[in-house]
Amino acid sequence: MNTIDLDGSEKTISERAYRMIRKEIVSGDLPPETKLKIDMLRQRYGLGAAPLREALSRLAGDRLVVLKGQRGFVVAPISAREATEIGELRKLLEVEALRASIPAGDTAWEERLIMTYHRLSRLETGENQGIDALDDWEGLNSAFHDATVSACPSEWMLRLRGELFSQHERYRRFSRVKSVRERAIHDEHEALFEAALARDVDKATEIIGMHIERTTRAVVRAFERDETD
Amino acid sequence: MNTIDLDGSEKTISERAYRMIRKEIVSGDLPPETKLKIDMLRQRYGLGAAPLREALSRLAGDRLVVLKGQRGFVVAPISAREATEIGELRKLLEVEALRASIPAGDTAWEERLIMTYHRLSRLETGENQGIDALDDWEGLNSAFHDATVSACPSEWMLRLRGELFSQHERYRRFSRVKSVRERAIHDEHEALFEAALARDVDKATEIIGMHIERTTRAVVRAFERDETD
DNA sequence: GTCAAATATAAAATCGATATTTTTACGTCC
DNA sequence: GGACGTAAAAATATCGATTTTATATTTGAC
Repeated sequence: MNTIDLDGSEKTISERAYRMIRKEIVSGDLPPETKLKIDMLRQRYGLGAAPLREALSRLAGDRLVVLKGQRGFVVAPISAREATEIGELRKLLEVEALRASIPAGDTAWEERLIMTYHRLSRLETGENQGIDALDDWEGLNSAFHDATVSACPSEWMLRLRGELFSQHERYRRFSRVKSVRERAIHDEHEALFEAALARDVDKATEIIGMHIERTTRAVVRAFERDETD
Repeated sequence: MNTIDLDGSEKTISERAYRMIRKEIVSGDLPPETKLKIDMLRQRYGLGAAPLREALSRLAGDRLVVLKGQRGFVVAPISAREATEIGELRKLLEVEALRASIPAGDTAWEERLIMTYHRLSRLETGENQGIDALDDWEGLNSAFHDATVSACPSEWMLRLRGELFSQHERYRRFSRVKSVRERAIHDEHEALFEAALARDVDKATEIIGMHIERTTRAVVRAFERDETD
């Protein structure tokens, strides 16, 4: 996920550019295969070329943009195939991260879990589930899942898991735009929350595995629907 | 691993800088925590600042250098703790990659496996196992392990596995410099080769798992020896 | 003698301009 | 009419210089 020493965060223009562009790619504001012309970005963000190129280089490392030598930067394309690969890998890593996190969770972890679940729950059981709430939902969803694995002691595990989570989020957003919510996501979140809090590792890992598999299938289905249009 | 569209490879100065610096970091020529001052690099490689900063940004994405805002780039530090994390993750991913690769391997995969094993074997059973052969050995070792998993259909799996392999290689090199070879690596390679060729998935994954665990333990031991000095 | 503020130095980050390369548009030839 | 090659335009990659920021050093006061 290309994190940076926290002291230096937001201090440099390059860093700001990285965050802004990253957000727009993950959220879908910059759709797949958009050409990222330097001049266009200069105008859009009011920055020089150097920090932009640095930001794009880092995003290439995150696999959110593709760099083809001498032909500039492009927002990474998406495909059903990649959706499957990313989903499988995320499942593999998140299950492991959760398995390590639950037994290691202390009081702070529990409180964080409760807090983030409550916020997510309020939105999911509330009324305004329209498209306009999508940004909010993604934020709360991400915070909740982050919380579940946050006690995992392996920084590397969390970093790779986070990278895949972002990728998966991009795909989720893409598919959600064109498909109505189909499954009872909230029930899954509730079950995961209960199992984690009860320190039931086997149950929690089973739930998260299914949860991710279902998400992946939903994304792939969205692609298939797309192709038959 | 921050790969790039092959057509564009080596075409741009930034790309060359990336490869050169990467190699020197993984090989240990640029030791952990070396400050990577731009002026110094400019002189060393004869390049301008822009492509160097781009290359370093990409390496930061690979976690081979660390960027602390406003305070420049540093070769990523190493620690026993990280060695363990990287080892565990590599095991997790490589076992899965191998499990997917072996059943999918076609004739070309078999031939590649045989070829790379033969080359590695020749070096490992030969006489000149001195330090001078370390570069050769790492190259052949890497090629052999790559071959075993090369039929895995998931690009993402192979990419992440490759990234962890590089990290692990850096640690291996670090520990090898100060420690004599202690275990019968060749026997493990032979057993892995035989199992893979016989399409015995369970056996092969068990062997590679142990292989990686042992390597990790050897690296961690090297750190402990270091601390008691 | 020590600490703190001010200054000097070195390095990083960024900008503006230039050189290369790719893409596009056009005209010519078959 | 289409294909090929060439010229113009656009965009990328790179350089050299400037600005900003961090670090080291000096100076002065207590």
